[in-house]
Amino acid sequence: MPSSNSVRLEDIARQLRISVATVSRALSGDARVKAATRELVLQTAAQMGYVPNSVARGLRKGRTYMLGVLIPKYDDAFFVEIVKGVEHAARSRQYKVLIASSEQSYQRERESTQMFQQGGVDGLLVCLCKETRRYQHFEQLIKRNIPIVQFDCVSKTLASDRVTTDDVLGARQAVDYLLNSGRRRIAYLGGPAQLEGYQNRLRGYREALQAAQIPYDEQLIVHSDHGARAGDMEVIANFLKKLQPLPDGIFASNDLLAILAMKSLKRMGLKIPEDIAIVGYGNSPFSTIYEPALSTVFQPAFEMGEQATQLLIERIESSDNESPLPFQDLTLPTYFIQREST
Amino acid sequence: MPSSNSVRLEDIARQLRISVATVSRALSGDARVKAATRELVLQTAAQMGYVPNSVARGLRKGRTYMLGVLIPKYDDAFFVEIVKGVEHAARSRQYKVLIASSEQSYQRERESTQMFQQGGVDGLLVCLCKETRRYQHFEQLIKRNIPIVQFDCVSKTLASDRVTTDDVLGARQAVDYLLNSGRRRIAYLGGPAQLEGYQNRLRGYREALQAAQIPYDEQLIVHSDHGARAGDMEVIANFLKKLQPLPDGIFASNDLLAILAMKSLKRMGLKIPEDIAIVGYGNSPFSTIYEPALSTVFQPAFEMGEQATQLLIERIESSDNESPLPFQDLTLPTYFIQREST
DNA sequence: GATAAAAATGTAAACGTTTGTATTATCTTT
DNA sequence: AAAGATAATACAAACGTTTACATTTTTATC
Repeated sequence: MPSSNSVRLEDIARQLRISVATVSRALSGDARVKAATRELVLQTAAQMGYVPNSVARGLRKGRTYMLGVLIPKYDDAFFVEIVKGVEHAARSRQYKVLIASSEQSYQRERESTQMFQQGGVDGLLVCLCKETRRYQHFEQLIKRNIPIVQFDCVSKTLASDRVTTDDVLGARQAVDYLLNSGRRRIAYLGGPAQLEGYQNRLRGYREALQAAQIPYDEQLIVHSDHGARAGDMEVIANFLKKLQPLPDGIFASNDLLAILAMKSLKRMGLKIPEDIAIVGYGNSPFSTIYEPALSTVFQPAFEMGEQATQLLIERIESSDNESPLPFQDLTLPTYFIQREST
Repeated sequence: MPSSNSVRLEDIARQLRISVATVSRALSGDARVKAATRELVLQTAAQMGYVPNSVARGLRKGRTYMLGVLIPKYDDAFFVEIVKGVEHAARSRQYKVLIASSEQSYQRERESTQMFQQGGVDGLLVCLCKETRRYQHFEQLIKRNIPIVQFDCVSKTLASDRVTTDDVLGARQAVDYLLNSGRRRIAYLGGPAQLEGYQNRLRGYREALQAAQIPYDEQLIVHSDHGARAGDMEVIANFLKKLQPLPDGIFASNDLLAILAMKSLKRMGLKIPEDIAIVGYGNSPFSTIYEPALSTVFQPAFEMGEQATQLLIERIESSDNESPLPFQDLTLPTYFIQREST
């Protein structure tokens, strides 16, 4: 039994002895209603504590003013920052945001997408989880006219806008800095290699070396799959112990790896940055906590969330138009942050 | 113009030459529809790719199966963990979650509450922001039969369930540990003193001392308002420098303060834990990153989110009942985590 | 002051479900 | 095979808006 204990248009209408339609129009600022009536309606509505029922409106208009955002995980300041950006942009355009995390599971990604669809979102912001190889669950939304904007971890095969950060550039900035400060033997600590972002970071690393005419050396490369932290620590420690001669610089593809490397180096009795300089990636909160504070590459996560949301809203609101906008592919620049580790 | 490009009950009904009502009942597992028909409907629905329109259902049933969650900020692993718990519990009961952050602003708290209300949530989970002193925006929801569950930072004057962690206990666990390891002169680093949680931590500190028959010494107490990190650092450093004789233990009311203290102590050339043992509060991700790893008090944030959500859903689903459930006031236990700093 | 034009308001249908009640089909029982 | 009981289905209203279209009121023009 629907509990209609709140004020409806009808209540206002009855109170003022006018029709529901006029009340509705007054409230939505329709020019066809007399200024005096509008005032009266606005006043009465406020006084009676009217709050529009957006479920009803949603049904009628085919719009819910809700956006879904699907991230791979919550325990990562990067994604949290993105969500902040999303909420910020959504709020300023009067959209609400539904949230879910796939926890890096394809299965849950599908479930959540389904949930968003039946929850009636007007559009979806999504960062693919690393297991994802098939995209029908997203294509289904698109077919139903629910636009998608991908961010960070994206697929080129989906008909959607995309917003990413320039990981090649970011890595170049990091490695260039090391090179400019005189380092020549620079190791690379890689994260999950199947992720495109990490591939790009490696690419940036190679490009930087190439530009400085330093040959690429396989021995200086290691990948850690970033499962348990203890596992990563072991991989890194082993890698560093075996490396002869030691590098004079390290570029880690994320801040956590950088910190694990610093921990290893400290235990080996090495000084940072004197003996070995180190740069991380992502500007995670960890980077300022650890000692020495980690130099790193800033990724504009908040801005990414904002821009993606803006694109999405534009696409939603232009969907009545016959001529569809072409898909955009935004790449946001990164920048280097110098701290104590270099 | 509502875009009805998706399959509706009517489409299935027409296809099978039966009525919409029967389709609806078949789908919802009503016993009154013949097994054969139900099968047929289920099959056709799946095949046509039917996805129920929950906006329409929401309008009819007066239920949206959406929960709102309002936190004071995103940049805090504690709240993120709570959101994870909320999503987990919500998902298992088929609820969706709308999210917003007040960013510690009373104004934004009100706006978000309003947004949730007009977004049609069935209930609201809320952690009060530290500015909040008046509660009419919440009372308004309650009056409209939208139940609220408060967590962490709560007001006793609101008619709602509450879930908190036992901060007095947590502080006692921390200080007891220091006392049991032979420390006698224990300093207290306080956070924002207006927050009840912090008052309770101080209380726990005092109770622990009292139980050990150690007099409470005002000189060992400092509060930092936790604005900018640099500001906190200065307050703490000054406090420690002036303190004569130095304490042999420190209990910090949150992990960040603990780490700032450790940084200060290291600069003063002191050894942790040999010279001074230190315990933080909250088990933030920082606590395992810093060296030495910080002993701390674990707060069951995920569980808090889960429990609060469960309470909320129960209240929502029992709201048809004439006899209202009494409000619950859950307090979850904390526990001490021993690491390198003690 | 009659008429046309413009402005303001009203009527009713629609959005896609769910559900109380009415109707029809099927089965029992005699 | 007629009656009643029961099972299965259909009809139609309702949820609170928005909006196309119809109607009434006001204003302007002669």
